[in-house]
Amino acid sequence: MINTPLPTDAELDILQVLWEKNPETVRYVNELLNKRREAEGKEIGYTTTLKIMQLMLDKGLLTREIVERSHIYKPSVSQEVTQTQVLKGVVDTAFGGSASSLVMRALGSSATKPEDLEKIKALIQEIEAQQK
Amino acid sequence: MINTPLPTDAELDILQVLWEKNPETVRYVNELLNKRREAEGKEIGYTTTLKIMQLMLDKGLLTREIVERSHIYKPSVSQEVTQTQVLKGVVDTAFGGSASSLVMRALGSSATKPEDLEKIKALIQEIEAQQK
DNA sequence: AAAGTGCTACGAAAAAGTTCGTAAATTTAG
DNA sequence: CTAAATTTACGAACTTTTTCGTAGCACTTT
Repeated sequence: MINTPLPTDAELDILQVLWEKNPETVRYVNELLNKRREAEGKEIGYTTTLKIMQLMLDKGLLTREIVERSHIYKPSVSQEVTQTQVLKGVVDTAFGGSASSLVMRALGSSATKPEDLEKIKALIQEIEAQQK
Repeated sequence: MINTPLPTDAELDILQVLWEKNPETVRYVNELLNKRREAEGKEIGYTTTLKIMQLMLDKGLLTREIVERSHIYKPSVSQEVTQTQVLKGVVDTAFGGSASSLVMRALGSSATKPEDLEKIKALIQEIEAQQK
């Protein structure tokens, strides 16, 4: 288990695609990325996405295999672990180390849908049950 | 009300000190910053902190006044607004836009104290009351 | 007044992240 | 089989962020 670094922003964009879609080619990732940001601005070149994915390979964030002469990449870090690491960073840099104040800010400033509130409540109940 | 940019990491470190301590000098901020990271590594030079605070002044993140020949800085952005902006960024780059999945991840992966859970539950109740 | 202290201003380098052009290799199409 | 298209590798430029050295100013000490 190699210690992978925290992904940068561009890397997270790519990871999000791969977590959702499973193993994919650079071309596919690049197209999806561009589709998603279509609205707000300029395109990301194919070679840019390629380069970042190659760097991620070097860092151990992705693995790849060759299928039919083209490279198929997949994440080697899980969404759970990565999101947890990212959150830890944010809690430190912007919330003085307090995860609960992050939670409260997130709840307070976004219109959370009723069904999501239910899920969150359920999770809290679970945690409380465990703490007893 | 000028549109201030999102603070960088080093800028957030400084803002956290100023939100907590109110108007302070560069020297004080620098010393506190170094005390806080004492454990893990190397010191930040005084001129580094000074430079970043000057840049923050340019960007409109801080204001200052001169008292007894030295400069006293204070934040011109609120903790609430800034934390909300930072969260929005993280929700986008790491949580596919879903604030509730961020909340659940944060709750699930940190040992939240019982009293914090109570506060969070109370907040949820408030939100639910408003939604009705 | 010279030396020392404690500031601020400024410029520039270092570090980190992002972007892309170009070339080489490999396929596919005509 | 040659030309066009697709893909990967690589290097370099650019951008953003962080870091600090050096110089200068105001006041204090000797």
